[in-house]
Order: sequence, then structure tokens, then C-alpha cells
Amino acid sequence: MGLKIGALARATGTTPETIRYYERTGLLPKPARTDGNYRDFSAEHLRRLSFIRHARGLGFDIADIRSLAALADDPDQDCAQADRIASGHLDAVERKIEQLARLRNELRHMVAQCRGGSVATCRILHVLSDHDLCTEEHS
Amino acid sequence: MGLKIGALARATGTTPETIRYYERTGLLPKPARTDGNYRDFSAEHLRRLSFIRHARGLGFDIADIRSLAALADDPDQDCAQADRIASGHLDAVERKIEQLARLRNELRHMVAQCRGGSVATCRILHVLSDHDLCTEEHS
DNA sequence: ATGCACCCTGTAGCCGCTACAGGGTCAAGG
DNA sequence: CCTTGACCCTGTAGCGGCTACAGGGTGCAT
Repeated sequence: MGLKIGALARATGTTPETIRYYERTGLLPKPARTDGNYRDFSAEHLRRLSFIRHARGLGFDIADIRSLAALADDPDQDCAQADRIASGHLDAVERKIEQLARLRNELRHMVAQCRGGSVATCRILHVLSDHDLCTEEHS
Repeated sequence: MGLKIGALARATGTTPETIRYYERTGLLPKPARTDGNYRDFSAEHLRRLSFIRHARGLGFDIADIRSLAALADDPDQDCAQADRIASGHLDAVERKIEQLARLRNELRHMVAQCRGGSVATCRILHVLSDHDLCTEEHS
């Protein structure tokens, strides 16, 4: 008797719905079932789900996690592929940060110019209406 | 005769599909139709869609854009609400940047430790398997 | 009259969940 | 023994913001 779905959810900071979703999509292997047809998760499932949640927390998408989990299951392989996946994700995160920083600058600029008053004179709405008033390349 | 959907799309850097989607959801008002049942967009539609795309480019969600567009249509209103929406979005962007910066640090750390070799000794997969190896609070 | 670029509607899919509805299981308390 | 309540099951649909068809119509040039 291992873990029921609720216990596994609590142990990993997820929900039963999410766990069932991972099972449906094949990310988490199908567990055994009890007589009453309840899922019966093993310690291995717990490890795997912790891995998945950790990777999700770092922003890896499901396809990447699938690859990473397959690699983790096969210790003799070269880790170059793991490196590639992680580096690629790091690049994507860095690009996203840069893009958001540009948005932040533009938004700060907009908000700082708002002096209250009516919509007619509102800089926020003016800027939204006219891209040329933007100081940065943001999109 | 105003703009057909393809011309409007080119003028605003979108696609006909997206424009029809905005119309369906009521974000963009329904345009007139030609005899052949083609959409016939006016200059006002062009302005509105430019506004929408600009705000989307700045990361506002559709609900916010709906509010902002309604405000822009009514120049006598107080712009405090526009300010609140923009400031709230700015806050959200700043929080997102901070979160991504934490992810970036953790990912850099992971990737920097990978020295090649087999999966068995790969730091990337080790760290993913054991959250306690993380140096930062990332999720 | 034929080809081609464009337009139309309607529906389904993407990601990663989340939220039901409508039922079954199981242990504790009366 | 029966009920209550917490938990579990399956299946389906929804979120946001598009995107991608299929299957058909329009309009202009050759």
C-alpha cells in the first residue's frame, strides 16, 4: 500500500487533478490500483512527480520534462542533451526577461506621466493610442 | 469602401484570424459588410485595432484592454482607472521579472555545473531530482 | 471561362492545467 | 447496520489568446 492520490498531491504540492492530468498525458506512469480502483502510487512515483514539479517550477515545458525524465532514467547516456535542453531554456528565460524589462520601462514611463485629470489629457491612453509616443522598441 | 480584413491585418501587423477573433469576442466592433459579405473596416476600426495591438504588445490582457478602450471612448471620465490598470500591470510585470530572474540564476547555476560526461554524474539531472540542491527559492 | 488571391463560416486544436457533474469506496460514529 | 463525510473514480468542458484547418463563396485579371 503506497500513497493515494491526495497524499501524493500533498507530498508534492500539487492537486489530484494535476496528477491525473500527468498520468493521462503519459508524463507520470500509470500506478497500480487497489481493490476499490483507487490509484496506489509508489515511492518511485513520488520521486518522478517531485522531479516533474521541480522542473515545472523552473519553467521547463512538458516536452522538455519528458526528455529530461527519459534521460534521468538512463544513467549511461551522455548528458549533452540535458545540457542542451537546460541551456536552451536558460536562453529563453533570458530573452523573456529582456523583453519584460523593455515593457516595464515603457509602462513606467507611461504611468509616471499620468498626472490625474480627465481621460482627454491622460498620457496613458494617449500613448496607447499612438505607438510613436513610445520611447522604446517593445514589441 | 474601407479596408478589407487582409489590408487591415497588414496595416496592424496581425492576421485576419486574429481580427475575426477580436470581433467575435466583442473587442473590436462589428464592421459593415460589402455586397459580397466581405468585412468593410473604417478608419475608426483601424485606430481601435492599433490601440488593441499596442496594448497587447505591452502585455495587457484582453479584459484590461476592454476597460482601457472603454475609457478612451469617453474623454470626460477620470483617468484614475486607467492609472490603476496600468500600475497594476506594471506591478505584475515587475513581479514576473523578479521571478524569472530567480529562475535564471538557478538555471545558470545548474548549467554551469555540468561538465559533460554521463547522465549518472550530471549535475543538471541531479539538481532536478533533488530540490534541496537548489541555491535559491524559485518556486 | 478559368485561374488565383482573397474572403466567408464553423469547428477544433494548442498549453498546462482547473473545474465541474455524477457517481463509487471506505472508515468512523451513532 | 446505517449514515455521514472525506476521499476517490471517469468523463467532459473551460480558461486565454490565439492559430489552423475544411469547405465553400467573391472578385478581378487573363
